Amino acid sequence: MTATIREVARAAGVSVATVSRVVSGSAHRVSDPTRHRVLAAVARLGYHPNLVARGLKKRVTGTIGLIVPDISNPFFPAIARGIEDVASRAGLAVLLCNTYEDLAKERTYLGVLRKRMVDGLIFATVGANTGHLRMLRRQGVPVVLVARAPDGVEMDAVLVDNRRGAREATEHLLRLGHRRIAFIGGPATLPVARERLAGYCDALQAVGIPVDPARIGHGDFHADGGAAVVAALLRRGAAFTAVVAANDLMAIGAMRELRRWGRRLPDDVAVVGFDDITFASLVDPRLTTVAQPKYRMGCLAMERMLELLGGADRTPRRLVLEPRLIVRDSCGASRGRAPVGRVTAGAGRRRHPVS
Amino acid sequence: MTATIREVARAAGVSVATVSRVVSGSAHRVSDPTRHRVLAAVARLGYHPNLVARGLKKRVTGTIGLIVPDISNPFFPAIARGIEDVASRAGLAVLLCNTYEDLAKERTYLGVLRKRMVDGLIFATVGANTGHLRMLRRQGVPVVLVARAPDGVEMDAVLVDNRRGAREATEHLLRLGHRRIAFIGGPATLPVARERLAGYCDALQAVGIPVDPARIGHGDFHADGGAAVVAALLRRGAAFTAVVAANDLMAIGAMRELRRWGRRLPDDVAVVGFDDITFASLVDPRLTTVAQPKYRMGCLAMERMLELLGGADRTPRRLVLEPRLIVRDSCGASRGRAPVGRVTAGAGRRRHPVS
DNA sequence: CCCGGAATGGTAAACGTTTTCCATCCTGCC
DNA sequence: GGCAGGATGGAAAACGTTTACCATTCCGGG
Repeated sequence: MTATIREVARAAGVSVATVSRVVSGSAHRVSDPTRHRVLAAVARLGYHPNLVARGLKKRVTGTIGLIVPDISNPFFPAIARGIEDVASRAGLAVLLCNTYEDLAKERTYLGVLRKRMVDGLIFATVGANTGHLRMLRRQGVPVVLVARAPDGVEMDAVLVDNRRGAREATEHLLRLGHRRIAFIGGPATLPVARERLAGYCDALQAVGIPVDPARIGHGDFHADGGAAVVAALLRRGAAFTAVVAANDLMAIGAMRELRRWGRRLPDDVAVVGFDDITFASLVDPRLTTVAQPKYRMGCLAMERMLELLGGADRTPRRLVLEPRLIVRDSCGASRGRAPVGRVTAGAGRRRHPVS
Repeated sequence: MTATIREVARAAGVSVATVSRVVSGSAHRVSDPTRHRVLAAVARLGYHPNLVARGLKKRVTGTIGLIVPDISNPFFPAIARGIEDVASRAGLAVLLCNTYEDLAKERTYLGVLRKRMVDGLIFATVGANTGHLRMLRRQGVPVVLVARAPDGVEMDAVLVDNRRGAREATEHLLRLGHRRIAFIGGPATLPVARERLAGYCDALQAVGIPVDPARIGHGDFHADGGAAVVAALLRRGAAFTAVVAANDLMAIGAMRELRRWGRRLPDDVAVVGFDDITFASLVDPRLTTVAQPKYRMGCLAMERMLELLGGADRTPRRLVLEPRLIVRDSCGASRGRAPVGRVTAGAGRRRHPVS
């Protein structure tokens, strides 16, 4: 069907070695006349090197595996896009794998990716379980983690300072005078969820407000989960004038549920999210949230992968980016009605508490 | 690093041919005793066949290329997920390619995918340009189009009846008494956009309402584009009490912009979208929209691909699914305030027109 | 005139499979 | 006992590259 290097060699009247040398641009020099003859033959026959043959010989396939929990959660496509953009610029292809947060599926994928001889793996996922990660490292497969990294494991990673992000979100609420702030967390097993919870606690404790377990719920990072947590909180009579959610999806679900219970946003309850997905600015009221530089994180992760593949120093580097609080309307802050400035415990306005 | 078939053969005391026969389960029978010896050796050495070597030999790589305009547009991940799910169940891997709707990039990807010997291509994109598609067909590469298909080209495709969907959306509005209905279309070059526009026109003309070009704008399928179209419409004084948008993203952008202009939703203006992305039910008011079975479309496309790869009849089959109108709150219909039933031109209520 | 070495390009052995032949060994039948 | 023919499994040739070696040519210097 498509021309092989052999046919090009014959057409150009040279050996296959020479053709290989000119098309793969190896260090070996070939004279200008022959180079041009080869190039002419290549053009004439429409030759394209077969990448799988090349991969077999060079033991480098130019593919990397991307493992995400669920590509239809808008947080991950943004990262995937960054990864894909720099990968394709570098001539690499990316294999997409959806695990649905299922460890068994993740392991299965690891197997098929290894069989496919991917050059490296980017995990935009991973729970607390690190067994297979360690194994990969031992096997020498380049791995970079993005957006999520398990607790005490020394691996390359591109992250955001989750704790600080959640702290800033909470501080924003405190600055606006809120004192009873609820927290909608993620799955308690996920490190990323724990860090955000910790940030929330930090902020509260810094101003002397005790953290009240009755105001904390755990969701699943989906909108419905956020709604469910709010419903549970309200049903059991928790009192709060604001809520920080561990991600935007849950924040949006929470907003919907709060509305269903007759709460006005942001007047009765302020809410802030985490991630800054596209829809954060599209819901009403526009969601105040902690932005992660998702696209950039994807780019950085892939760039680090490129370094690793290029034979760079393999000692793990952990890149932690700063999150950025984006103030929109869901806390009422951007309308300039609320007092701005440092607050101390006990000060600040009292809103009519929810329930 | 990892064991090869040769080492397994040695360990089991058989030839590589035999090992190949047992691990790849070819038609050739091998006796139970030897099979077990081989299997034992495989287990002992942790052998996994190298898929790139296999691909080179069999000329089948077990990968398919997925080409989407932009994975961060939530419509496509839903499709991708369907594709990926059935692909992985069939042992195939999918290579993700983002074209940003750029034909040059699309062509580049086609090249690299061919070099990588993908077994088939799924396009969740494609404008009016069909040159490269025809070429692929001539080359015998299995191709299936999903969600978008150019006008007069005979290729496998999984689609939705866009025209009918848009017609039903418009009819819904007509039934609610709207007479001045604006349309936010997609890029005029995209077949899918033209079909939806046609459906809108159909509905209007069926009740004798002339379509008014002054109420039609063209966006880019993004939220900001939808907002821009609304702004343009309002600025030039177009009068309408409802708008149908060619996709949800634009509908959501339109809602935001309408609100900025002081219009209440759905009381002053009703809006209906197209696609039913997750966020359609998360915005406020919840968006009435024409649902596409996105995940299912992805599955069907991949299943068709599997048939094609299995050597099924290659005469193109065009699967067109029925869209489904999902009535939520953005038209005010679900609150039961509007008269329901057949309407005729000129009848129906008059709302205070926009501008 | 000879020789060392740089420049160029060819030969052939991989890379890890699959698969086509073939060889061998049974088994049962005449 | 010879033999047809089915089972079984081995040898080796691909698949399309890359690359380590090696051969040739050419040049300048002694």
